[in-house]
Parts: sequence; structure tokens; C-alpha cells
Amino acid sequence: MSREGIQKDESWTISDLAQQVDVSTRTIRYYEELGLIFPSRTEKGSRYYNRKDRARLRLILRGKRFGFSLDQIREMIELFDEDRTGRAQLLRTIEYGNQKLAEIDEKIMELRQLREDILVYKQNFEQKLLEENEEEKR
Amino acid sequence: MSREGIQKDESWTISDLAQQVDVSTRTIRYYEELGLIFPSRTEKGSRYYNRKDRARLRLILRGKRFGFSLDQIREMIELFDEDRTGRAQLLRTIEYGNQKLAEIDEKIMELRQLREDILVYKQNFEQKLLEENEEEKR
DNA sequence: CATCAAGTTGACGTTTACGTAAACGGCAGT
DNA sequence: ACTGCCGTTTACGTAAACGTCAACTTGATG
Repeated sequence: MSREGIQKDESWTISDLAQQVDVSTRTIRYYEELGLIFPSRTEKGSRYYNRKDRARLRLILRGKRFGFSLDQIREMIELFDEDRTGRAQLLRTIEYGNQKLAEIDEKIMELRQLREDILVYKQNFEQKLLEENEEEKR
Repeated sequence: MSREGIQKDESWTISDLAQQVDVSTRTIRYYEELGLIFPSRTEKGSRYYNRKDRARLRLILRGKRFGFSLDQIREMIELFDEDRTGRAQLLRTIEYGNQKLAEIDEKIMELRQLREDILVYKQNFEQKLLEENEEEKR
């Protein structure tokens, strides 16, 4: 009864998490070194990660896959993560968000262009294939 | 009369081209070193590039912007560029093209997801902004 | 209780993608 | 003929993003 909608407060060790998102533990520690992710620690000093940490890690990896440098990603995370208070700060952050959205839209456009290019190459070969079949008929 | 639809056979020096696509000459030479682009040479030995070369260079840069390594790009170029003759080879190339198209479609999807993530972050801050305005009213 | 897997922090190595500098040739303008 | 400027090759340097190894702790298990 008391559990409806409540997230099981899962947490994982570094190697658990590494396996889940398919990177090495070294990579995860490296990201921490760069200030991209801040796991909790046991009293002993072992890192452990929750779902928020995992979401963030996935965001990092997603960003990476599109040519964003880890430094740019950190910049992003810092801006969206800090407790930004005050109208001016909030406005700045929102503006930054808009800018990032625009960048992404542009990337999507470029990706479509890349798709077109490849499609043209492919169709070229399909054409050749047709011509070869024509020769067979002769 | 003899010029209708005929492309002016432009050609450029390496620094011209570099400026056009906004990379360094070093980068262009490096790509050649890796076998990604093969410019013509004057008798003197100077490289010069035509529109086809430029298109290829743009393709390379576009690929790069999406996290493809230069090695993967070379792989792509080689497959699409070789005079692949014979039915089997053509079919293989076409199949490769289909695979690449699928990869790109997946990237587009992921990019949309990234966009969503960022949008959520932004909306979060917009919400905060609204709350602050509410406080002012009190 | 020994050992063994899994955690920690350095520290150094490696790959990728160029930057940069040296040393040289060719050509245009003065 | 001298001065720049652009081209060439060769070679070494470097930043980013990890891989790898050493040396050490800790918790679990036969």
C-alpha cells in the first residue's frame, strides 16, 4: 500500500553500472574526474550509483555519440545542474537551453543530408546492377 | 551554345579548398594520408581539387561531426568508391548502404531523444522562473 | 583463515586527429 | 636578385579519452 508509484531505491556498484550502460569502470571514473558525475560513497569509500546517476551517464554517452566533447557536455551539465536562482540566472540558463536545442536541430538536418548522400551512392550502385542485368538479356 | 548545362571545370588549390570548407590545409593533407581523398597534381607536384573532391571532403567532415571515426569513414568511402563489378559485389555494396542508412536512422532517433532530454531540463528552469514570478506578486 | 574477487587511487601508456616547425622549391612583384 | 608568399615533405608535439598495470583494502566464501 505504501509502495504505489514509489521508486525502488535501487543503487549499483560501479561495475554493475558499467555493465548496464556498456562502458568500462575506468570510463566512469574518468567522467567523475572531469566533474561529469558525482556518485555517492559508502563510509568505506566505495562508489555507488542510483537511477539519476545512471540517467546522467546515459546523457553523457548520448552526447558523446554526436561529437560533443566531454568538455562541452560538462558545460551543459553544469548549467543545467547548478541551483541557479534569481531571474537573470534562470533566463541565462533557459537561453542556453534554447541554443543547445537549435544546435541539435541543426545536427538533425545535417544527418538528413548525410542520409541523402549515402542514398545517392547506393542508388548509383543499384543502377549499375540494373545495367548488368540488361547485359545478360542480350 | 556549347556551354549549356556544362559545369565550369573549376579547380582549387589546397588553401582555397581549406578556406571553403573551413578546415586547415594540414587536415586535408592528413585525410589524404589516410586514403580518404585523392587530389590531382600539377606537373610541379601541387595538389589541386575539383568539385567532386570537395563533395567528398564535405562528406568526410559531415561524418566526423557525428562521431564516425576517420577509419570508419574510410571504410565507407572505399566501399562506395571502388569499381565494384559483378553482381555479388554490387549486392554487397548495396547491402552495406542499407546498413549505413539504418545506422543513420537510428542516430536520428537518438538525437531526437537527446533533444527531448534537453527540453525537459529547460522546461524545468522555465517552471522555476514562473514560480519566482509568483513570489514577486505576493 | 586463507584467498580471491572487486573496490580504491595513482601513474604511465596508447590511439586518434590533428598542430607546428623545419627545410626546401616555385613564382610574382619590385 | 631579393623579398614574400604559397606549395611540398618529414618529423616531432599535443590534447582528449580512455586502457592498463601496480599497490593496496575490504568483504565474501570455501
